[in-house]
Amino acid sequence: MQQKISSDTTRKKKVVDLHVIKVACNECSLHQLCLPRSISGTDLEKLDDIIERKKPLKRNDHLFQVGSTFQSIYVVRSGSLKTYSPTVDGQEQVTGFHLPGELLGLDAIGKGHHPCAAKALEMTSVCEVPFVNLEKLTQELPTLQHQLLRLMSKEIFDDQELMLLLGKKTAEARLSAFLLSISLRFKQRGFSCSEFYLSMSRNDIANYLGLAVETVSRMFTRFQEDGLISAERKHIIIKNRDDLQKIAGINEYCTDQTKKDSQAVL
Amino acid sequence: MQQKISSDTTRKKKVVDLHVIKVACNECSLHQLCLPRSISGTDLEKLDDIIERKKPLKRNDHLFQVGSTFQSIYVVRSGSLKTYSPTVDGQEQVTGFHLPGELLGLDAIGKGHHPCAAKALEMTSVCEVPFVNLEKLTQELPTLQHQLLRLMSKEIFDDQELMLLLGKKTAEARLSAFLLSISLRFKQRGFSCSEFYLSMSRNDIANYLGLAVETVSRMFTRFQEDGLISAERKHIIIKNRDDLQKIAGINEYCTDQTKKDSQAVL
DNA sequence: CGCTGCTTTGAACAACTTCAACTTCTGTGG
DNA sequence: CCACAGAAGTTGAAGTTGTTCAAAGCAGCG
Repeated sequence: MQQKISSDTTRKKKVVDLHVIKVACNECSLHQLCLPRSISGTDLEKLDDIIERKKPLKRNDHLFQVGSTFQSIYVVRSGSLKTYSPTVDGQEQVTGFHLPGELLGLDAIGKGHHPCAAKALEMTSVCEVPFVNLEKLTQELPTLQHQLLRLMSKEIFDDQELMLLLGKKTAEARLSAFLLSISLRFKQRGFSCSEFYLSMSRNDIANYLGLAVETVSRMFTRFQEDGLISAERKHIIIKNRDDLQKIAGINEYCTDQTKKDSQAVL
Repeated sequence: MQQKISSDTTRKKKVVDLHVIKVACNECSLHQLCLPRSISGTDLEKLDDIIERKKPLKRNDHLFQVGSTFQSIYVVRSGSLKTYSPTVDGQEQVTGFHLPGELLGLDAIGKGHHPCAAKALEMTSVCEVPFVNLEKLTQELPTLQHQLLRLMSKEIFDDQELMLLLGKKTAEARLSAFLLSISLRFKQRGFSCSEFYLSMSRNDIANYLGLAVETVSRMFTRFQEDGLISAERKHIIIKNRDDLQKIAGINEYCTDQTKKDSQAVL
């Protein structure tokens, strides 16, 4: 994930940045995951026209802050971000991680302002899609509207999956499901699904999964002891996907007995 | 919530049912919460035309099953439903409760089939909105499209709120937030926000909040002891909203000390 | 080199779950 | 209309899981 950009921003900065910024939708590798899906020709150019390529964000830069007025939705082009909300006692709660091709800001359409903040986890570039223009364009292009609805629906679906996770599962099931989810998303983006770098800290993961950092750390160690993964800081290798899936699938209250039962079922 | 319909289905059944079914969008009390918002005149008639009023569901009737093909989204007209997904070990996980004016099925648009089932918690009537027709109509009516996007965005936002709850909060904070959420939703629908009937069982609540039934029951008793609410089975009276809000707001790891801190802050 | 922030590990503690018994409610059939 | 069975809700005691607190290990960086 953090390959390309980090290496070339050092020398011949401007040129490379421009190159990165200028990729048109129809040349973008995220084509099929993103809004342009099923759109082509002049229609795609119209979409391309309303999209603004923003200057890359550095690690810890904010894409938008909590409460800022909603004007655009964003698509991650490369790199990654986390979204988080402040909580009453001044802590933050991580609500999501966003990989290339994923949309940000959909939760702000209804209210008109962003209920969460978005911060880059590494060098990250995004496309900005001004919402009024997008709305106008969807009136012209039914397929674009359809794809927008699809993507919003997917977001709802994914959130519900996570709710399931947070509501019922044990710490090991949560971490396991998290790793598998990241793995799948890398795969869909053409990266390796069995070996990757996590751009977020253990703290962010713990926060996201509703666990204490210590618990997450202990789970990482246990997964390694059990030969499920290899984890060298942020560098993760999935070594036994099947067992990880079993652990992630097992929900609520898994005692040793139920653990075996569930494995039989799967 | 369960007033009107339950009383009159006993006698002169047909007539009353028809009456309930025939209310047009522009006469519906949910007008402002529902898709018709900001739409009027002939435009509203067009929307009205594509909406089918379904025959009321009895308690425990399914509106749709898991995996059934997605064809329509639904709006609750009266009564209430729960949505739930099956989990690997054959249990069910409640993913939401739906009150009048709320949409169901938005999570199915992306996949083409329903990832969860919807079951009526009491006598319930819904409007069915065939999705292809709705999509077509949104092309004609920008305000309708806008409202659809708003409602989907709201769903995403609400789900994230719940994730926050499930991720970080203690049992008392979860139940407290749940009660306040229901209370608010009743208020928005013109019912009392301080006194209402819960249509769902303790079991459903526990399941939804990711807690054991026993824990929920204990919390109900404690809230009553503390004079926060009165709970006579399903009949709830909110007696001290302020303190409930404080409890709901307090997140993660509330020891006696942090409890006091948070109260000071609020 | 020594600072700082992130990660890991250990031990005590708290919260919630589990199990089991009991009460209350609901509705169905005699 | 009552009796009874089953469902739903409540309560207590014991057991787990995950949190908290404390401290040490490790990488990155001026």
